Amino acid sequence: MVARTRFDADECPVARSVDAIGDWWSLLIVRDAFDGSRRFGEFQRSLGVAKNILTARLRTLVDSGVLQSVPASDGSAYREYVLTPKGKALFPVIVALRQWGEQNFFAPGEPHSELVDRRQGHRLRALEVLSADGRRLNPDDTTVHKVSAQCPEPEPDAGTPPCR
Amino acid sequence: MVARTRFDADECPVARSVDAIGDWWSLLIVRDAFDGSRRFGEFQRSLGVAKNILTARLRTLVDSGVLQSVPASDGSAYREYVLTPKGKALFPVIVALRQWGEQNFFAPGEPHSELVDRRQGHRLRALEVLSADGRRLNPDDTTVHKVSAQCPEPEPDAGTPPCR
DNA sequence: ATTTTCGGTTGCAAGATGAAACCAGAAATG
DNA sequence: CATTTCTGGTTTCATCTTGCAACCGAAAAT
Repeated sequence: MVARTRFDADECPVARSVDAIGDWWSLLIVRDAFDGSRRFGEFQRSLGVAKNILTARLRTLVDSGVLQSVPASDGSAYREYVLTPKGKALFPVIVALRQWGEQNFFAPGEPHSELVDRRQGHRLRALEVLSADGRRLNPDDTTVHKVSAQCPEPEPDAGTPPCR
Repeated sequence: MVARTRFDADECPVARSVDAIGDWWSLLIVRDAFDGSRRFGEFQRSLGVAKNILTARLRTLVDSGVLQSVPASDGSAYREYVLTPKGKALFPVIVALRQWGEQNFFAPGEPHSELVDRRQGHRLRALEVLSADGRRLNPDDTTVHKVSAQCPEPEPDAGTPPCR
């Protein structure tokens, strides 16, 4: 067996996310979906991706609950692919990638697409990683804990011993 | 020519970011780097990736300026891979992926690793996409503008006509 | 009725991936 | 100092994935 390594059972949430959307096309499909693309042909033309690849990616995105296949909004017999709530929750991921790209891969003044606040037309504020009490955190200010078999809602009268 | 499609000349910053780190392993290598991994063997054991693949990924990450190869910190003759400022700027991306994974791929109470504030041990605040003036933005509140050949610093007396 | 568009599927060539074997230099051990 | 072990790779090969182009049926347009 030499199949692609999967991370969908990894204990790290980053790994599971990467497993779901961490290939070359999926994130760009999601980006286009945020940008208003809905139809197979729209994605295909926008991305320049081969149709068989697009077919496969759309299928996995639907299977993993990021996209949903719905009847076309214009009354035609075709179907459209729209973001589910789970897919829309990827917004910060896309914005983070966009801001990183803007800051690191473009020469000053080089043309690029930009995400702006629809109401005021201004660029967005840079994402900030914050602590629970609102302090801005750098990578060094954080650590990874292992949370093992947690009790989500402690039941007062339950006979089971409390976690930790 | 059937080589892998590249996005490094795309006008969309998301595409360029994906081109740099959008494969299965690169993001996980970066995650481990945030988590303190530095040595080849550390990454290899932590990720379970084949060594040839790891070699290739580390090389491209170094080439793209995300990682830097430095002499080992313990005085040995080996080298270590550490995040550059550009690599550290991926922190919001990793955090966004982590939060998305936590919220969408784990059953309540299922064990997982968690990123916490080192000072207080609390979980981080969920990332928020904000407008310039601090309003929280949903995907629908934003649009993509094309910024074409912008003038970064308008020179008052320049003969060139102003942008737009 | 015919043509065009849409949304795919199929087949093939080439590139990327994964596993395992191999290897040189550094470090540890005796 | 000699030997062994560890580290950080490279090489090889089988398999999987990707990209391209050809093809195709149903829907839409003409």
